[in-house]
Formats: sequence, C-alpha cells, structure tokens
Amino acid sequence: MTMQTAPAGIDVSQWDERALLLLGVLMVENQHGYQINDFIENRICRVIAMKKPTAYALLERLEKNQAVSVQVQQEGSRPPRKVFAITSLGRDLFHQLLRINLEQSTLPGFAGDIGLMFLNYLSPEEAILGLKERRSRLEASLESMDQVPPHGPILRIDLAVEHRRAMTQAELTWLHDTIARLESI
Amino acid sequence: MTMQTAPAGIDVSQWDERALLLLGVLMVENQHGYQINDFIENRICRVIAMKKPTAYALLERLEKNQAVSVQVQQEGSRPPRKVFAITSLGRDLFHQLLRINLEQSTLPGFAGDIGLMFLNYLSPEEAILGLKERRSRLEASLESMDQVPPHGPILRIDLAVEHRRAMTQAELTWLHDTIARLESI
DNA sequence: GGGCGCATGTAATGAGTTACATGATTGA
DNA sequence: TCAATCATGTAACTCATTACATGCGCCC
Repeated sequence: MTMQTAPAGIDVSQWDERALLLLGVLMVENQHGYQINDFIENRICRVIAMKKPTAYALLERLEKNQAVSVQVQQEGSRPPRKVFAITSLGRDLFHQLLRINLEQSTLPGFAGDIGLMFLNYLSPEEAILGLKERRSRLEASLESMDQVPPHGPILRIDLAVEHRRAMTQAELTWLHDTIARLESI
Repeated sequence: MTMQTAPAGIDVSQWDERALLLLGVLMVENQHGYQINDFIENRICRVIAMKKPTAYALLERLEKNQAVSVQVQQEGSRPPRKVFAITSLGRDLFHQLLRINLEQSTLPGFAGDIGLMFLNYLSPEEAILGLKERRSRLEASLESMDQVPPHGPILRIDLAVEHRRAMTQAELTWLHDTIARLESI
C-alpha cells in the first residue's frame, strides 16, 4: 500500500551531500564519469574528498533510482564514455538536497580536539612546541589556499573556498591565543 | 630481519585519535569498559563521537598489542568487570600519539560546503532563507555549549570545548557576513 | 618503446554503526 | 512488577578506500 510503481519522487533520506555534489555537477552540464571524477579530485579536492570508485558507484546508484540517465558515447576508437544526464526526478532530488544542506549546521568533529584534552600530560614546553608546529602547518595550508583556480559563473566554488579559509583563519587565531595563554603561565 | 620477538615499541601508524582517547582516559586511572564508554558518550560526546562497540573492540585490540592490560573484577553478584590498565608500552604509545595529534593541523571536511557551491541554483530569497536557518540552528547549538559540566584538574576538556565554541562562533560570523553580502545584491 | 592520460570498472579490505543478546541489580 | 542501570559482548550491515585490471591513444 505504500509502494507505487510510479513514485512521485525519490526518498531524500537515503542521500547525502555526495549525491548533492554529483547531481550538482550534472546540473551544469552532461558529463561522463571520468570528467566528473576529474573535477572532484582536481578542482575541488580542498572542499570534499571523494574517490573515483565511490563516485562511479554512486552514479550507478543514482541511475538505478532514475535520478540520472546514461548514454554511451564512442569517439573513434577511444574508450567508450558513459555520459550522465540529470533527469527531472534528479532535479527534484537535487533541489531538496540543496535546501537541506544549506539549512544544516552540523560542525564536523575535530580530531585535534582529543589531544587538547590531554595537554597536561606533556610538559608545558612540549605542549607549546606541539601547538606551534600545528600553527605553522596551518599557516602553510592557508597560503596554499590563495592559489585558487578561477571558476565559472555558475558554480560558487569561491564561496566554499572562502568558507574554508575563514575557518582556517579562525583556527589560527584560536591557536595563537591559546599558545599565548599557555606561555603566560 | 625487521621482526623481533620483543618489540621495542608499538607501530604508531596504525592508531589514530580514538586510541589516543582510550589510552588517555586510562592514563587518568584504571577503568572498565562501561565506565570508559559512559565517559565518552555522556561527558565528551560533543568533542568526539565513539560508540560502545567501537570502544570495546578498540580496547580489545589495544590489549592484543599489550598497550593495556586487563583484570577481571567481581563485586558481589554484579556483572563482572574487565578493568583496563595502561602498560608502559601503552604509555609510550600514548605520548607519541599525543605529540602527533597536537602537531597535526588537518581541518575536517565541512559537508555544508557542498551546498554553497550550488547556491546559484536557488533563488536569492531561498538561498538567504536557507542560510538564515543554518545560522539560527548554529546559534542554538552555541547556547547549548554554555552548559558545560565541570571537569577535573587533569583533563583539559575545557580546552577542547573552548575550541569548538571558537570554531562555532567563527562559523556564525562568516554566515552573518555572507548573508549580509547576499542581501546587499 | 615507455610512460602518461583517458575511461571504465571489480575485489578485497577495513572500519564503524545499528540492532540484538544476556543477565543481574536497583528504584519507583 | 516494571523500567532503568550496570556490564559485556556478537552479528549483520553499510560504506568508503586501496589496489588491481583492462586497453587504447598520444607524446617524448
């Protein structure tokens, strides 16, 4: 009674931001797997880390759910391409996932917080030295963010990068203050 | 030639911050699994999320590697307890993991960044509305952080919580600025 | 000729979560 | 007596990553 042969939509709950990402890049234009993966691993690797097999598998799952359609293309004797296109069902899913993603506020877990809890088990000198090392590494990664490749007019990669930069800067500020506080004792 | 029957230490590379956490709580005092899990799920659930079976399994693995030792205790007819104690090998591992953890600077991936990239696929009004919802949820979680349970003198849970608060505050500030920027167009 | 880029996948591995299983004690 | 707490675990499931497999075209 809850099952229908022609569902009105796709159940949003079983998809996450990875699906949003794949659907999103297909909103821009039809692309084949290699292209999509290239974009993820090279263009936006600083924003999200998704590996090749994961992308391929998810794409397949999206196809099974009729969120995307596939068309095999052959150019000369090159390897055949599976060109994916977003369907109307997929567009609907995309918009729902996008709204959910925008509204969500869950900050991730910071693995570095564990060490902080046990700071007293190191000598003050060692603790400060460790945090200073963390700080200089963070500074390096902040500088590497400045070389952001240019982006097209549709995707707001700049927003995501800016956000990461802001968070990194905040982390840096906190580290600076904390080191100063530890040194003043 | 690289193998030795009596290893000088434990290979650090196969352990992460979860092991550091378990070893760390055992640095404070000997505890049984239930106690450790209770601490993790109730006291510091805002800092790290580790589930019961994960903790038990890791504890077992640490024991196999002689980082902790186990002693079964029975109090009356209550369920028997497996009381874990950190060994000298474990203490060594703890200090190495602690230094590595302090020095590391890897910021986690922010799932919310994906949505930002596709902001242009929503109307400006919808986009702003979504981000405002994200902001108010974040404000709520910031307020809930103020009720921090008191901590003992050894563990610097306060540092970890402070850090999370600082990052949440930074996220809030960025959101505020970004919303203002979007509204000004 | 050799290596890299294109283009698709599969298989094995590992790690963590959910749900389940057990059984005694304690408090309402 | 019923639920919650104490105390330990196992089994099944999901999910992502690493490494592997294949094969053509292009460039040095």
